[in-house]
Amino acid sequence: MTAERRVMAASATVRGREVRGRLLAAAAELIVEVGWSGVSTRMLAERAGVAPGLVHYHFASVQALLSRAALDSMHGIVEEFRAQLEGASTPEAALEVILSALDGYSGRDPMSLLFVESFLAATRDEELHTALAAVVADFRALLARRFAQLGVAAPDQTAAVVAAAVDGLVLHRALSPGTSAATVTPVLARLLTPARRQQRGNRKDRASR
Amino acid sequence: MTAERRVMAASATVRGREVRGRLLAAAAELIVEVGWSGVSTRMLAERAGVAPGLVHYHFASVQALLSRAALDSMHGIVEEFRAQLEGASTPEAALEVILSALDGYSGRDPMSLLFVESFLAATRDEELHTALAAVVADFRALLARRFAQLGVAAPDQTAAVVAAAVDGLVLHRALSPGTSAATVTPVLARLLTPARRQQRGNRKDRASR
DNA sequence: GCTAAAGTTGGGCAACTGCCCAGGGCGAAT
DNA sequence: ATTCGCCCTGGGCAGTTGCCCAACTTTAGC
Repeated sequence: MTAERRVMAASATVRGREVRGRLLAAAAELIVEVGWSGVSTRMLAERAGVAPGLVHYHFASVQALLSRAALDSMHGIVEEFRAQLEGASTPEAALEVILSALDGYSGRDPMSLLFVESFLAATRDEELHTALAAVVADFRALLARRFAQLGVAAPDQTAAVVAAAVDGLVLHRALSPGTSAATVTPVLARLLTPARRQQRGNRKDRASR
Repeated sequence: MTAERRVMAASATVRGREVRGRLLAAAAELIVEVGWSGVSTRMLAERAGVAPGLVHYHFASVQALLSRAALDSMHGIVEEFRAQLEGASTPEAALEVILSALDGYSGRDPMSLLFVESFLAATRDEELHTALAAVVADFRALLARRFAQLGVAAPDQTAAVVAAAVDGLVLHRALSPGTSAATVTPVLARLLTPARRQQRGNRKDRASR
């Protein structure tokens, strides 16, 4: 069995899996450093410390490797965020989780750049596009569900608002040079809090960070 | 005088200016079609209908041509927007201008893609980065000034809010596949209207700076 | 031990890249 | 009519790209 192409072979050997992992890690780093389309076969091999030929042994193409690396990274941070958000038991705590997460993604933060690079690459790659859309949809559903549980707002409304806000703030933080978290924080707080005011006259203001 | 490099020579001849213009137009198109770093010398020449050598005769480098094209395009739409916004005499009319402008930038709209491509390219090009930042700052100042005139909110507060919102909504529209204007419009409206309620309702909010 | 599969190597290929440049044409001033 | 810049041409250069592949080593099953 020639296995036609080792497109997504899950690596039967320990060493094989290790090399695969090193290539994926190298890909994530390089996307941030030189941009999605600036990553080359030789670069990846050198960064991962393996022979150039291995790139196309473990992955069908450079594009496939980059897509895989981007999706893995995003899936990772969504999972991490999910854990944090589930630990928050009040609307204030949940808002705090979001805000501190945004603090983590500062200025030209690697993760922000990886996000934007990937989304832009997805513009010309239908397969990556749908895969990415799934991750994002998952993230938004997670947010909407949690906010509904906490009684902040109706699920669909919250989802739409939060989706636009988070997308926007990630871009804003990633691309605007001198923008501090302080600029962006009150905007998000404003988006999320009004719904509570409707429930009852709540004067409680968020403490400044 | 060898003129060292014809870096930004303003083309003395009619034909010269025409070729320059065609190259700039081709650049703007190609950035959207194949991505910033996917544009090549030959592509540009073919699209503009001129000999390949002309690209480096009129511009110092391909990068310089792309930067110039992107900045010109952005400057153009900012000017157009400025004219529309100055025609709006009430806060509602101004909001309407913004919302209808966003309607124009739908889904995978060329202009949205050009924006994001350029911002991302600016991440690795300091010169482009500062030039772009200037255009964006100009745009934000324009918005803030106009809203202050219309009595919507204090200038600095409006600037921060609108900046984040517009950045965000452009990305949101550009990258989210099925997003309609209807999803995004109420969010922006919500960001812009509360300030008016503040003036009349006089609910003292803590300034966030 | 032996065999077959999985993994690895580094060179090779055609296609492309940005930029250069010797040379030619053309309009305007002299 | 000659000269002088500007404009234009198309090929050439050295370098890089993605992907392939024949030969090699390592690993797993028996």
